[in-house]
Amino acid sequence: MSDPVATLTRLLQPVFDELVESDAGVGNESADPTVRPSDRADAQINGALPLAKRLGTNPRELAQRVIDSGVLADVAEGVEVAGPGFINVTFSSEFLASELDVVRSADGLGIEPDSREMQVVVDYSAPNVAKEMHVGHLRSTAIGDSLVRMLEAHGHRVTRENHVGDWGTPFGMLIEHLLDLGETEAAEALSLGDLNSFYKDARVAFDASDEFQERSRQRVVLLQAGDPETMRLWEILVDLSAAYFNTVYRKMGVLLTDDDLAGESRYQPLMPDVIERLRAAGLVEESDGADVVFPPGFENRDGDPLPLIVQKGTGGFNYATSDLACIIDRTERIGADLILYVVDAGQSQHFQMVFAVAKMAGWLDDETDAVHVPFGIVLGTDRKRLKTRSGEPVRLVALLDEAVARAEAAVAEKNPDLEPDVRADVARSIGIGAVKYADLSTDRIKDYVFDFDRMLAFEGNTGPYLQYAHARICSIFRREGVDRASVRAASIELVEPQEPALARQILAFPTAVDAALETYSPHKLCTYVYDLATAFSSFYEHCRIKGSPEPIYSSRLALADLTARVLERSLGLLGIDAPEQM
RNA sequence: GCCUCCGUAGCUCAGUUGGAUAGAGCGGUCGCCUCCUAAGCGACAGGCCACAGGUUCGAUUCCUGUCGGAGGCGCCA
Repeated sequence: MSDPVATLTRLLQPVFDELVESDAGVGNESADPTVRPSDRADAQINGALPLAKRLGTNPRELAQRVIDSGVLADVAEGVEVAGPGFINVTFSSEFLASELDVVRSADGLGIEPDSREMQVVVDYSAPNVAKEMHVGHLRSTAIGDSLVRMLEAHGHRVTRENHVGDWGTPFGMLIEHLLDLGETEAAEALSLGDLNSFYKDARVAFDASDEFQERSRQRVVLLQAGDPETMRLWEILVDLSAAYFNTVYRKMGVLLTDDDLAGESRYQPLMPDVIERLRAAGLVEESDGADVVFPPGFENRDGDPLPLIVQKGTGGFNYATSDLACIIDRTERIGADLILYVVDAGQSQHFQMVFAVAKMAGWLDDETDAVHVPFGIVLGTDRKRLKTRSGEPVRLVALLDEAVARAEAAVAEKNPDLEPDVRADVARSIGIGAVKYADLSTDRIKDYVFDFDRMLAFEGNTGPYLQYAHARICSIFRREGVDRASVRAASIELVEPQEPALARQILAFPTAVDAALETYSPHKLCTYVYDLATAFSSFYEHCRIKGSPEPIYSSRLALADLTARVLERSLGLLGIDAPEQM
C-alpha cells in the first residue's frame, strides 16, 4: 500500500504493540494507532489517547514516547504533540516522492489484489422482457457495473448475472399479442425498441376481451409445459428484448452482454429441488394452503410469525423460490464465495428473509455470503418519483439521449474547433458520464434528485468537471509536444505547497477504492476523484509548467501525467470515459 | 400497529469503522485570463449536525426515546 497514511499505520503498529506489552496490567489486546488524514497536518495519530486511558498514563507523555521511538523520522519532516495528545505529522517531500515512484511504476497505481481471491456473483440490472427499460434500471445497472469493475481490479473472479424477467404469467398475454400482431410485424415493432406500446397494447387487449384472457391463460399453461411452438414464440420475445437491452447497454457503456443473461426461466427447472431440499431439512410448514418457511425474527402486522412462501396454494412457485434456486445455483455450480444483489431498497425485507432461509438450509454460511446492496429511488426536481408528464416511468434511453444532446450543445459552444466526429464521441462520453456520475456520486441508500441542469452544469462535483481535469492534462502534453510515457522516469520534486498536496491525493487512491469496495459504495470513490481533480486544478493554477526550468519542468509534467493516469483509472472503475479532449 | 432506511449551510450533498475549530459544490458578495482549456483558481458570508436524554477524556458518528419524510409488512415479480 502506497498511501502514506497506511504506511504510517504500518510503521506505528509495532510501537503501539510494544507499549501495550510493556505494561503487564492491561492485557494483550492490541492498540490501534488510529492514523487519520487531518486538516491541521498531513496526518494525525490519535491512538495515544485511548491507550493512555488504558495504561493510566498521561496522553501527551505517551504521545511523546511514540515520537521518541524514532520510526517517524524517515517519513516525516514535522512531528508534534498537539492538544490533549494528538500527534500531527507532516510528510517529507522526499518520502512522498519516493512513494510516487513506487506507484507510477505499478500497473495498479497502488491497487493490490486482495489476499483472498473470491468468486463473486453480482446480480444487477434485471430489466423485464418485452418491457421498456426505465430510470429504475439506471441505478442498478450503473452501481452494479462499477462494483464489478472494482471487484475485478481487486483480483476477484466476477460473474455478472443479469436476472432478466423472462418468465411468469404476463408471457401468456404477450405471446398471444405477438400472434395477433403477426410475427413479422411484432418483430419489427419490437426491434424498433418501442417496447412500451407493445406491452401496453397487450395489456389493453387482455383487459378488453374475455376470449383473449382465456387464450392467454391457456398459453401460460403451454409455456410451463414446454410446448415447442410456444417456446419458439417465447424465444422471439426474449431474443428481441435482449437485442434491445444490448443497445441500451452499449449506449451506457456497461460490461453486460448476452453471456451474462441469467433470466428467471433458467431457474424454473431447479424449483422443485428447492422445495425438496427444504423439506428434507424439515423446514417446510403448511400455512393457509401454501408451503412456507418461518425464518425467526420476522413478524407480520398482527405480530404473528411471517412466513416466506416457497410454494403457493395453487402449487406454483414464486419469487422467493426462484431466489433460493439462484442461491443454490450460484454457490454450488458457480462456486460463489460472495453474492451481491444490486436491487432497490424496497426489497430489503424480502432479501433478509430469503438469506435467513438459505442459512437455515445451509446454502449460505460464514464462507459463502450473500449481501443485498440496496439503493434509493430517482426523484424529479419536484422531489417526487421521477415520471413523465403523463405519469409514466421515464424511458432510460430518452434520458441518456437527452443527456448526450445537451452535452453536444455544450461542447459545440465551449469548444467550437473540435472536429464534428470527435465532438459526437466526446458528447457521448460527457453526457453518459454525467448521468452515471450523478447516480454514483451520492450515497446509494438515499433517494437522489435527477436534474440535467445540475449534472451537466460542467462545474462543481460533476462528471464533466472530472473529465475536464483529465482532458486538460492531455492538452498540456499535446501543446508541449511531449510524449506522456517519456516523463515517467523523471525525478519528482515537490516544492510548492500544491505539489505535496497533489501527491498525497494521488497516493490515497488505493485507500479510496478499498473504502468504496468495503461497503459497496461507489460514491466514496467519486468523492476521492473529485478531491483529486480539485487538487490538480489548484496545482495547475499555482505551479506553472510551461517555461519552467528543469528539473521543475519535467517533475511537474511527471506529476500531471500520473494524475491523469489515476483520474482515468478512477473514472474507469466508475464506468466513465476519460476523453483526451473536450 | 410493527420493521427498515433517511433527517447536516437557502439548495444539492460529503463527513474514512468515536477525535481538535463540522467540509464541498450550487446560489450570494468580492478578486484573478498580454500566460499551458476561465468547463478554472483564490477569498468572504452562510450551521442548535431534526429534538431530548444516555455512554465516553471526547459524539454529526454508538445506545434509548420523541418528531418529521420515504419504503416494506403471506400466496405479484
